[in-house]
Amino acid sequence: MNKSNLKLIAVLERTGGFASAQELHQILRREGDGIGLTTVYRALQTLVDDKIVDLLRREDGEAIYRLCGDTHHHHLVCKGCGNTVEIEGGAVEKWAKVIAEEYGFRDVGHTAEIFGLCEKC
Amino acid sequence: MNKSNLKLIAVLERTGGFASAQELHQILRREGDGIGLTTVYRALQTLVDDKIVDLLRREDGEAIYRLCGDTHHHHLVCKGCGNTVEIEGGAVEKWAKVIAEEYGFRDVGHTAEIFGLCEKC
DNA sequence: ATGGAAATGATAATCATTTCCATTTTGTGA
DNA sequence: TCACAAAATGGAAATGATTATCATTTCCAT
Ligand SMILES: [Zn+2]
Ligand SMILES: [Zn+2]
Ligand SMILES: [Zn+2]
Ligand SMILES: [Zn+2]
Repeated sequence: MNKSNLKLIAVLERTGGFASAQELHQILRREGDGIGLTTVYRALQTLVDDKIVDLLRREDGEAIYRLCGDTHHHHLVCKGCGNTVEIEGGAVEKWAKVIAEEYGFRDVGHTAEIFGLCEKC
Repeated sequence: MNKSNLKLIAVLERTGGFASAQELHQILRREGDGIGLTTVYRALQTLVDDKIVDLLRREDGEAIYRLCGDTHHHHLVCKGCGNTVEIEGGAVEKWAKVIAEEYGFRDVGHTAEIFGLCEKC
């Protein structure tokens, strides 16, 4: 485990939730760390390979990362104001598992988001 | 519904399954159609907006498109070969509804995808 | 036919990510 | 400590998908 990898783990811990490589790089730079963008990408790649970090995708395809072991959850997003609530997957978790087994899939993950208009909007 | 949109629907019908914008453009070009890449992207965008086409992401973040049936459904996608199965939402539908009500959201929709490795991969 | 709106496509711009490569840091045995 | 190879680093350029511009063409109603 080299220095850069530890830095990335630390910043992911500090920020919590998801962040893109570019965002993580900016955060580190803002904090005075002169780490290069290349190194950020490289560190994230190895952390993903080592299953220390999860890789997901934003709506636009950009890769976002989070520490594994963060509690798994989903989102309820307001289309109007962007306000977001973290919610439990509840029935979704079992649903995903059952379906995957039914079709013989392994190494399975899932995404589930709810979006609508909140009370204020 | 303009000419290009219909062309894209036709080629998606012909090929079946998912394809990227670049691939669809190449296919049309190979078939002698001089359609521009810009138009392919534009047509796919409107078809997605009109819920005629589904948009998903490859493992590397590239957008892939497929005709969707009119019935609401979800997807089980193989990260290895891209093979996709349309599945019923089952418990997800109620989950989304209950959560949305609980938080006072209206005009609500949801997404839910499962991804993993199929038996062959 | 004619004028305006919509559609089209070539080109350039954008933006995340990867590749390349020269330089620096680190670890280790003499 | 010293030498030296391996690993790590980061800037710059390359790549590749997607989007923005904009001049031109096609449609369509009058
Ligand atoms: Zn709102
Ligand atoms: Zn879940
Ligand atoms: Zn497969
Ligand atoms: Zn559903």
